[in-house]
Amino acid sequence: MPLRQSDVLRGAMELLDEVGLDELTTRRLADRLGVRAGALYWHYPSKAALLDALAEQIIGEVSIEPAATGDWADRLRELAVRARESVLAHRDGARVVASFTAPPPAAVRFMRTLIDTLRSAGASEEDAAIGADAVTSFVNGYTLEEQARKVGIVPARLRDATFARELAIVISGIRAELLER
Amino acid sequence: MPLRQSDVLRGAMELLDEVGLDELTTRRLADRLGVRAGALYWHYPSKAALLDALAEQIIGEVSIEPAATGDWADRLRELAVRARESVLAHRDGARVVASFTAPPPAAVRFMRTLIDTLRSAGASEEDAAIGADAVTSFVNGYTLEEQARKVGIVPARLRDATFARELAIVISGIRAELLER
DNA sequence: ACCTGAACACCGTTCAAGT
DNA sequence: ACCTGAACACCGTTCAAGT
Repeated sequence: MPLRQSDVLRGAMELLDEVGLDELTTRRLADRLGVRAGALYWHYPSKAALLDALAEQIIGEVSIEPAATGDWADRLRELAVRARESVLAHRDGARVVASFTAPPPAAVRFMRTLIDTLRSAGASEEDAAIGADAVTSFVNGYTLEEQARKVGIVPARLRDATFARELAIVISGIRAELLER
Repeated sequence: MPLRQSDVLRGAMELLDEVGLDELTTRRLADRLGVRAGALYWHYPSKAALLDALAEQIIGEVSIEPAATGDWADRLRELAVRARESVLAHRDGARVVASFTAPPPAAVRFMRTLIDTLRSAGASEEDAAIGADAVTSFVNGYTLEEQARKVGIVPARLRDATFARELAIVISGIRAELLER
């Protein structure tokens, strides 16, 4: 029975987790799916489009449900923690997410949730966008560095604790710069 | 007269600026230098090593002299602004810097300068390391996103202003979380 | 609708041999 | 010391042709 696009995407994600982004080639993916490399181009127009789909999938795994609870700072922290977890759940996840060209729907939705959280705390739409962008820039930068260099060297618990402390800095700064003035 | 390693590095940087990271191949670089691709391997053991050298060069362009002036917050802000400028000065600079494996000397020196700045404000070595890491994670995440998607779409002045506002958030957070407790 | 077979225009890297 | 020539083992992508 023929491949569906979802089969190609799932195979690509499994291959990514097994061998990493640099070894994720169309030919190896085709082998794993039991087809020739050219067949993939019936399902996706290019390898870049397939990588975009992987990024969308990874960001889509950020659980927005159940909704984070507590005050705005608790909810923002919880969303950032979940974003990092989703990215770390896949080998080279941060690089894949950083490589998409147009922001996929899941990224837009996640950003919207961050912005809404800050709006509920009283921030203007513009300020909320600034705060949300600061959080995502930090999370992306941290996880990228983390996956590139620290995984396997620095123990996970220490990396978690360091992330928590640095995230607290960003949230504290949002409070001071965007909400108390 | 034969190539020196510095010629290869300079040629690679020029080619990077002209065509970007994805088109920076050993064969194109060799063409530009008037040699065959294999000749590059006498100067660098691998393309990855050459990219590491490019990253080192880009980070090395962060001007630590003249020393930033003002209080610790002014100096931290100035260093972050310079880091972003050095990365933005090269096409795909953020991706090149994000791709190195072992932190090159210039990265270590820059991080040390950030840490010293926070130590001078009274932070412990551990707290200063946390604050410095938060700043670099944010700057890297911001510039990576910026170069990947915003350059050419969002005007430079707006990107500068947004960076400044988000950086102010991080610095304000460092003040609250690391220095006033 | 979905895939094969085969090609095209590339890659990074190695290494004996040249000068 | 520095480079060529030539190869090896790959890439992503296209497309006529098959079923």
